[in-house]
Formats: sequence, C-alpha cells, structure tokens
Amino acid sequence: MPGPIQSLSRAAAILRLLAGGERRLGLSEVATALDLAKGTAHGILRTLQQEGFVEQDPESGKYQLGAELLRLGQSYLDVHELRARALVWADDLARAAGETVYLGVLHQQGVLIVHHVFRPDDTRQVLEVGSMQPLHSTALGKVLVAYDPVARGELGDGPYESYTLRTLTEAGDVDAECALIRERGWTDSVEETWEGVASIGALIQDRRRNPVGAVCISGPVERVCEDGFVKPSLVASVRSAARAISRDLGAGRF
Amino acid sequence: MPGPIQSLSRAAAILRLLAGGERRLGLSEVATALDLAKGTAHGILRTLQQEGFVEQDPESGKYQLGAELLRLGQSYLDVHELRARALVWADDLARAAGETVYLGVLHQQGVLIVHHVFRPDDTRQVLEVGSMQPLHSTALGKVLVAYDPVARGELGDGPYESYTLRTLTEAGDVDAECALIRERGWTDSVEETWEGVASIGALIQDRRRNPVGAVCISGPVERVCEDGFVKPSLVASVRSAARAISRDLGAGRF
DNA sequence: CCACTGCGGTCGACAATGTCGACCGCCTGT
DNA sequence: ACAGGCGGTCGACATTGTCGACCGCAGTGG
Repeated sequence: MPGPIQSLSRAAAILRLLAGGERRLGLSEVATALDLAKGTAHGILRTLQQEGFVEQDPESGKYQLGAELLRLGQSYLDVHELRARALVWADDLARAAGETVYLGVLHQQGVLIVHHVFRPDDTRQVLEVGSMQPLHSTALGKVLVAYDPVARGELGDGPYESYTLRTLTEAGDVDAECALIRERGWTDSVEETWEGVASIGALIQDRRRNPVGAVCISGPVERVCEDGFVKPSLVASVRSAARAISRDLGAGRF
Repeated sequence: MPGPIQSLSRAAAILRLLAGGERRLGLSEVATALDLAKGTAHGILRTLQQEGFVEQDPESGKYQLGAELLRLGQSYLDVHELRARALVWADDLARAAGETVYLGVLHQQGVLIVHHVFRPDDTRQVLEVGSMQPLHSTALGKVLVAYDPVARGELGDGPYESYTLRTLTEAGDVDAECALIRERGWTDSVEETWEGVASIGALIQDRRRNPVGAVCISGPVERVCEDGFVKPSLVASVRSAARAISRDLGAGRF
C-alpha cells in the first residue's frame, strides 16, 4: 500500500493549519483552507478532539490545538537520545561561556530547538524549546547545511529571506560559507538573523560520523565579539562541547 | 457521521503507545500491542513518519515519536490563553515566595503542567512543562477535583495509587478534603506525592467562574511549612496570584 | 420583526479508501 | 546452513471515510 493514508494526511494538515494561524479557527475556515467538504473536516476534527489533539472553545465553537500535543511533545524530548546526552554538556558550556546555549536538530526546512539553557544569572527569558530557526542565517542552521546533505537539500536554491543587512540570501554565498565551515569546523552568525545577536555553533555527530545536530552559544554582539570577530575562547568552548557530546553519543550504545 | 475516524484513532493510539514506552518500538511490537495487522500498522506509521509525527531509526528500523510533535506542542502553548495571561503573575509569585511555581490544567486523568517558573537563584532544575501530575495527591490536582466536576469524574472511585504514607488513597478522604478546599479556597499537599516536598495551590477561573486551571508553589517542606503547617504568608501569596490571573482572564476579551 | 446569511453540525448514499493476511527478502543468532 | 524473526509489500475485498445537501441556530440589517 504505497500511498499515504488520506485521512491521516488531512488530519496532519489540519493540525499544522491550527498551529500556523495565531487565533482559533472555525470549522468552515478549516474546510475551505484545505479544500475539504465541511462534513469531512468535521469528522476529522471531532476525532482529533476526542483524542485530545484539538480543543473546541465551547462558546465560539472554534478549534485550537489540544493539550495532548504538549504531552506528546514532552515525551519526544524524553526519548531523544541526543538531548539526553547533551544536557549536562550544554549546562557546562553555558556556565563556562556565560551565555545562552541552544541545541538544535534539522527538521523540515529549519532547525528545531530541542534544548535551551538560559544565560546564567540573568533576567527573564523565554524558553524556546520547540521553536524553529532558519537554516541559512543562524549558527545552528549553517552548521547543519554545511555537513548534512539533507539540510542542504531542504535549503533549496534561494534566494533566501533577508532578516538583517548581513543575512546571506544567495545560494552561492551560503555554499561558500559552508566550505569555510567545513574547513574550520565551526561557524559564527553575527547579526545575520537578529540585530545585536551573535552566535557560535559547531556540529554534533554520532558514532558513525553522521551529522545529527548542532550546539551554539548566543549572546549580545558586544559580549560575544571582540574587534569585529567572535572571541576565540568562546569558539574553543563551543567546539569542545560539541566534541564531548559527539563522543558521548559514540560511546553510549546501551 | 457520528463515529470517530478509525484510522485516526488508531494513529493516536500508536502515538500514545510510542510516548508511553521508554524505548523505541518495532513495527511488529506496535501491531501486536494494538491488535492490528502488520500491514495496517505499517501504513499508519508510514504516513505518520512522512508527516513528521514519527521517526524511524534507520539502522534498527524501530519507531519513535517525531519532532513535529514538539513543534506542535510549542504552538499549543503559544495559543494557550490561560498561560499567556498567567506568565507574568507566575513570575511575580515565584519571586515573592522564593519557590518554584507551577501552572496546570486538567487533562485526561491528571494535571498537565503548562507553565513552570524555576525557583529563583537556585541550582539546576528540569523543566516540567508538558508532564503530568496525579489528581488525588498534588495541590494542583486536588484544587481541580474540588471545583471541577469533570476532574472529579475523571478521578473515579479509587482506591488511588499511594506514593507516600500521606497519600490519600480513598475516595471518601479525597472528597472530604475537597469539601475543606471549597470552604477555605485553597489547598496544600505536604509530602503526599514526593517525600520532602510541600505545595500550596489555588484555583483559577474564567470570566464565567468556570474552573480552568490551578497555580501552585512547591518547595522543600522545611521552607514551605512551619510548626507542621504551611506558612500563612505563602498561602496568601498563592491565593492572590490565583485571583489576579482569574481577574486577568475575566477582563481580557480581545 | 422578519427574511437572510453565515455558522457548526448531521445524514445517508456511494465508491474510494483503508484494511487484512499471505508473502518477500533480509538479517541474526544458533 | 538453517530457522525464526524482523520490516516491508501486494492485491482483493468490503469496510470506511467522503461528499454535498440539509438542519437548526444566532446574529444582522432591512
């Protein structure tokens, strides 16, 4: 049966639609957006609701994502081997560097943040686990593109979206950057996505040298950079953390 | 069409199965566990995989939850109105009380943690957003059972699982406790779930006085209690935070 | 006050769809 | 070399999801 199950694909599309739109959506909105008959959309929504994947606001009748998704997302993190092994190293890295640490994996056309260590001793911060970052303009993303052919494929040929004046928007520029990354073994991203923010990232690979994710530190450009370049000491910290996690992954085959 | 969509329910069951088992599961394991033909299970798994809800370890062929779930779970939090309005109050409460703050909603037979503020200035802690707590032995759970008939229904008639010597395991005891909770307007849970941990919780309700969730603070029994009772000042903090969030929910009809 | 329009939800006929169980090739442990 | 398990495929069958018309309701503007 080499065809995807229609009703399931449609259900997934509905979930993604609900995740995308900021506000709740009505039955008809969902049906027209996905070009489904109202009855069909209703059947799927009702099932999703009864499974807890979707909730319905009782007074407006509109639909939104359900709590079960949060629970399952958490379970995903629990099982995630890379994350489990990286937890302690990421913590150490944050402490040593004094900056925020992110751990990301390739997911579709972006980097999914699977771990996030807050900058030590600092103000209120929003947890970004579960959110996505672009491939072509972040340290995590560029590392993955440089080493993972699948990531390079997902990136496409551009031109890519521009976030700041320093964003690389042409495929050629990104590919050149990637060659440099492979040569040096790490990358930076200075104000390529957010003004004032600089990051340093390095690759994590498994026992068979397959790229499986990336770590980075991220912080205000004044603290991460010096004389226009990222501080070598921070680069060293990130690289050694990445190596440590990779080694950890290689060792632990229970 | 008043029947749930079969393939969807089955897919949900598979996801829950994968979430439950700690380790990855093979196709045959999934099929036998849910009493499905292998072909059927395979079709569903393949669709789930291609939608990103499930991933397959390329060498063992076994399945685990996929990254898309994490992303959707995050989106659920983004849309969640209670959580959005409670963020700042929870923060203030944590600072004022000097203890960990949890925000939970009823989900199936438990309390789903939708927000978690770390205890200020303290050691490494694990984020528990997305995890579940029991209804009968935690401050969050007991508050919900006391005020939400649905929660009381989900709880059933017991006997309930015992975690410590102080856990209430009989329906009668819990119901008596709930009457007290309704009278006082708050509850505590001192070493009823975890040894050494005490919590204080209060109800959050929406503009129409429906129970929608609960807040609690949680910390070591030596800090939360005094002379064998929880500190009245902490109770006051929790209750005022709960009122503030409820008021906020009542006001904000965009 | 009442058409009127939009909503969420239901219904039943139809055939497209998902399901089933036998089968295949592969790897692993014996 | 074999047996047994695995993940995966295939094609016939009828169960199952789909479609579009229909329903009652709520809000709205004449």
